[in-house]
Amino acid sequence: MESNRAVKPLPIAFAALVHQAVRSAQADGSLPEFAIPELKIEPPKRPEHGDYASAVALQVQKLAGKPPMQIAEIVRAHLPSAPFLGSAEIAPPGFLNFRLDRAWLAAQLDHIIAAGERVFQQDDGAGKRAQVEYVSANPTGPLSVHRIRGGVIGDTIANLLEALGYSVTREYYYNNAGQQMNVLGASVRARYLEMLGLPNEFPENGYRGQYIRMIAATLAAIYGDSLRDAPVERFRDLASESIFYRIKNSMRRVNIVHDVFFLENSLYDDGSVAETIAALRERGYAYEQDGALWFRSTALGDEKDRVIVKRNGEPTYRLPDMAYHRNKLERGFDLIVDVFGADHAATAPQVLLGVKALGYDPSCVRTVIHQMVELIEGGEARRMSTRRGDFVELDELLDDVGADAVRYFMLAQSPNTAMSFDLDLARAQGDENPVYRIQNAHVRCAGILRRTAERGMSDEGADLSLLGDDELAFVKKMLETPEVISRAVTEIQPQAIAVFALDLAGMFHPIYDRVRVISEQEDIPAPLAAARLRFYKAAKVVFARLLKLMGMSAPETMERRAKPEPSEQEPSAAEPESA
RNA sequence: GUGCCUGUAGCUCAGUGGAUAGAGCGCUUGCCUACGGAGCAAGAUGUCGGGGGUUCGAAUCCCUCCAGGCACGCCA
Repeated sequence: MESNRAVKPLPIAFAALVHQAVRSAQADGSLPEFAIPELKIEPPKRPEHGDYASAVALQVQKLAGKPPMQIAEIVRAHLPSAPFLGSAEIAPPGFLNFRLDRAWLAAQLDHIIAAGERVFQQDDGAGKRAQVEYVSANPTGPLSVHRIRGGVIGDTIANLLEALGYSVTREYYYNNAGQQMNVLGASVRARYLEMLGLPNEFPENGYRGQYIRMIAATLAAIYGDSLRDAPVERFRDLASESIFYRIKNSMRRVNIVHDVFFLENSLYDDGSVAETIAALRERGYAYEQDGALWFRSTALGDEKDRVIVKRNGEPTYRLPDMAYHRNKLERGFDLIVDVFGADHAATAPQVLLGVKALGYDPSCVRTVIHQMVELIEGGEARRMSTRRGDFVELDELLDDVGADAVRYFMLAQSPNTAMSFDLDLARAQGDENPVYRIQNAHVRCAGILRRTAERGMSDEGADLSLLGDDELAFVKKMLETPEVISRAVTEIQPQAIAVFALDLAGMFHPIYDRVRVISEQEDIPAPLAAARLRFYKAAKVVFARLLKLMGMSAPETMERRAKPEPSEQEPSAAEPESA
């Protein structure tokens, strides 16, 4: 079926045409022989420069030894025909500007509608398996806003990979071993004993957040004082279970659902950690010094060697991390994406050196480092430390601005950009949110479909040649989706999809305002109404797809979020009790 | 001090070596008893941090300086 074919980005199709034209010009001697460079074809900024443009003549002017304008003319004369190619013009200083064929463009609406929720599905990744690891927060406290940025980035990359045809495993590395978990257990035990009025000692580096007291209170409610002599490990397990449950809930609220929770424990249980040590030793990458075991990472270019087993016999985080990455590579993924925050940026290369030392090729691993999320509240930056218990929880933010807004804002900025998330602004955002601009485009399409259905109108027999320039320009823009998706993945710049969706919505709203399907004041002939209806049907499909890729909802109707009425009413009972 | 990231409109930020640098918000002015107005139209706003270089062409690549963030643990 034509409509089910995988969509190739148009720049690739145009590049093939230009490549072919240059080759045939070389074959008949119009151009000298030279290696054709990589051809970059993209939509120009200005509409008068066509729909797609190539600077090939400028690129090869030295190789060809002719003036660019002349080269452009030669290339144009040798262009093969293609169904999508309308016209090609040359423009100084040597650009080749293409226009898409109008009939072809209009016909794409049918392909879009036929493809439905799989619209713009590509096949680059067909038959390939990808693994994306993200969030991977220790279950020592509620999910922070910073962590969820990585979560949104990772989850969106996973969505985009699926759109490229990959089979994707979404994974969370669950760090349930190690010293931090014991500190958590000790912190909860201390609060529990305190609550029972028993003597206790709060650990020096303990977790001081309010949630620790809440867990302790829950334990006291369930178990009474029967845990008074229970070991730290018992508290550790109960606490991490409770926290992890909560983390999962928070993630679900922003549509993050993992396929695999990989337990750090299991690497000890199945001997992977021990094997990793043995393999490193055997290969000469491990040595003992000062009572600790060191990884000779300098042999692979690191600036200094790293401890992998501490003097007290406990492994550092690096060792299980290496074992985990070895495990990932063993599973035979074609692509592995690790999403880390900037605070963990330095360790990623070390882990990759580790797997290299173990004899694996980590070239299929892509590491995404996202910069910090700085929270600003009351004009002041808030530090986020789980240990001090001074952070803003994801749940709190979700209650304020909603899941869709959190997804969008976390996505809309490049991972490389340190994000200032002004909490007051986010809370006040409400109606002015760009999120609504995008969702409203979908809602408006849905509204048209609803209204026309009520009137028994249909798009049957639509004559798509009746569509105007604005609608066709919008179709052209929609057709950029595949290239946006593939670029967002290959360059690991998932914000491209968010920016694109906002652009598309910006193009949509004026059209909606002018190009009507139903009107009481204007007589719209049935064939024209049918063509327009089909246009909006297709637009709805594309907006739904984009929203889904971003992990956002695609509402059929807009419901105004309940706006808090700050004045008039008393602060109310929501005020927390001082403990 | 070293490494990584960043510096673009009043604010938050996009920007793929190409043509006259963009969006949202905010601001100004005007529309709107029409498919849910959370809308539409028009407008103002820029030493792309500074300086050198490469190139036919640089916000984009290289060097350097300035400013900010993160990391430099036998924490994770």
